[in-house]
Amino acid sequence: MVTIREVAAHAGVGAGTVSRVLNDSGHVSPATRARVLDAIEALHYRPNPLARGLSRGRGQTIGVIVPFFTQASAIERLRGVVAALDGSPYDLVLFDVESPTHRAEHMATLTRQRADGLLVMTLPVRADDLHRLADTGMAIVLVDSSHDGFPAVVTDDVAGGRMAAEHLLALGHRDIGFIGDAPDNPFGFTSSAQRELGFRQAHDDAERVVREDLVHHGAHQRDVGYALAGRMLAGDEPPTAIVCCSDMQAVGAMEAARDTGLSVPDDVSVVGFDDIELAAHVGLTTVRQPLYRSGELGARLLLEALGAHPPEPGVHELDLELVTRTSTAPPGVRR
Amino acid sequence: MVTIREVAAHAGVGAGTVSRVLNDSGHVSPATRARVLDAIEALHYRPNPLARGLSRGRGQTIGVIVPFFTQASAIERLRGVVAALDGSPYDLVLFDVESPTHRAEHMATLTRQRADGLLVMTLPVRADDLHRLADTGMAIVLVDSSHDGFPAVVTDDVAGGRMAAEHLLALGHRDIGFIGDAPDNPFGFTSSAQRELGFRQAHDDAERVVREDLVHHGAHQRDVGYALAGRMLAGDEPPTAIVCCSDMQAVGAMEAARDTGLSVPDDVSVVGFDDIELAAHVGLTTVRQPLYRSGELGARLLLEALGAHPPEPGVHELDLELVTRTSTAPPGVRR
DNA sequence: TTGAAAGCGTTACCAC
DNA sequence: GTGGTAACGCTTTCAA
Repeated sequence: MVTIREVAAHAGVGAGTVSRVLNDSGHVSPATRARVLDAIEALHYRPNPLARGLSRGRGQTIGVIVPFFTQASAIERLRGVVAALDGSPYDLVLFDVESPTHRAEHMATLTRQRADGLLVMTLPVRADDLHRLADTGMAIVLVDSSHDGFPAVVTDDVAGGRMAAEHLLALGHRDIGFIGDAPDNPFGFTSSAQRELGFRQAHDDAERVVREDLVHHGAHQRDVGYALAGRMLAGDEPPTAIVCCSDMQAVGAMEAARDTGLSVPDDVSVVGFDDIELAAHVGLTTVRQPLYRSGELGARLLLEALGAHPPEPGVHELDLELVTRTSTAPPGVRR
Repeated sequence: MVTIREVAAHAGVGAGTVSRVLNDSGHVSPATRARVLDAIEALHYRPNPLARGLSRGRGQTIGVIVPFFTQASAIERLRGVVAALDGSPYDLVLFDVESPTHRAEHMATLTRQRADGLLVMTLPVRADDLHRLADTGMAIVLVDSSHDGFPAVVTDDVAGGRMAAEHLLALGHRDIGFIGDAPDNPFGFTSSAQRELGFRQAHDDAERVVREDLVHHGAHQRDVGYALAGRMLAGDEPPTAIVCCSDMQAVGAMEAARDTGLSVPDDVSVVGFDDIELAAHVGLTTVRQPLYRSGELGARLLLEALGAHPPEPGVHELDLELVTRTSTAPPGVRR
């Protein structure tokens, strides 16, 4: 590999001068600058990012920690991140987290030198981990979670849960099922609990009682939605509508309905959460989360924090929006 | 930040000894080893990967270069990569390529120190770039493209094109449209051309003539499929079936059919390519590509090449498979 | 404007 | 087994 010293020798200058040219640090005469540039070209010189990083104390990388890279919603957020980072001088390193152990490992080995900035997606992270990292000078932005003192991009999940329930209540539904994350899930995700809260508030406001026997919990996967919805629909007093905390669960619920011989939305309405691409294709009414934009904004905030500008510790709230499609309708007259 | 020297001082040993403990290089007495470990724990020491990388000449990172991170098929491949890399000591850095310029930039700045290994997905890369990189000792694996002397994971696109066409010909279709990549697309993708070749071979074998007026080219996007299929279907002698080179194009084609007042598959059959998740949901008959597995295998091969084992330059071919769903049927009797 | 040299934190080699 | 000490390739003072 060709080093800066060889370039310097070739150009008849010192290594420092080459460095100055490389980094546009100024104070280099046009003539020498040209000679150096020629030498770089002639020798096909490429700076060694490791050496540069060691010397400067930063490696020009941004870490993105994503839970469940396998899930469509995670991908959608990441798309926004990739788009925002395009053209920036930072490399994107991906940390996938599929289990709490995973998360702990990453947090343990993460250091300032491993990443100049960190984008934490969705995952609740321990406050001491966050502060330890921040204290070493790492820039941190939270997306879809929040912590005092850290810039964050969030949505109002309570409002989201409300939207879903209000839509169904307004249509005339009274027996509404709910499928969300377990409140004591191993990662400590809270958004689902928030949505459930909103779901309950909407009932209260409408002076309706939540059918507690129709409130179930499980992971954000299709088979989970299928199983839980299937059980509800097979019960004695089945719901006329079901709210799910993810589109994948909702798609599973729709399949369960069909497999039970019920039609959507005639016999049972289904509402999802996220608005992933699939939702439009299956006509799912859902609470749209600005997934792409949250990733994009998070990355932009991180770049800002990494820049000379003062880091903005503000919490940026993005709006949720109910998208009405064909999976919801007034309760059927048949029953 | 706490350095190896401070740990050494704390433990009352030399820096070299700490390093040996860190890397399990042996030749350290259990007693000193314990003292060092204690010091590490007490000081919360974490090795600086930049320094380590500079010293060792490798940064423990794998670069993945992915065209169109925005496309479902790219994501699916990446999922396999992430899964295969999980648990390995390598960090995954993502290079998204959305344009030939992008590609050139990445190839220009890529060096051995930027990534120990490189996984090139789908993208045709210039031979000299490949060799330059390989010459510096970078391990390289190609997924969905190939080059002499490089390990690669491929599929038989000609066979894939054949499958699609044979399926439709066997159903009795005679006027079959084809939508693929432009042969002179800016990236130099060739898989679509291969599929077209297979499509033609199937016609030849069945002693059928390809309806050249129904062969069109465009990008792998839904709107492209929509536009091209719409044009075909509005023509004087519309096709009774259409083969698309991606599922997104196929979904667009299905939409075009519906918007033209045609039903799928009664009036027109549609075949896609890839079998992304969406395909199952819309009942699309498609040629399944082992996307996930190709990424996974590619990553595994790369890890192998990075290990002590001899790098396997073999080409690994993964099988394509026709998945029959409800978007194809014999040509309608109505016409 | 420029060159020389001192780090940056590790690893790895060489004596002891 | 262990400590000392060159590298690794770059940036950044500090003089000149």
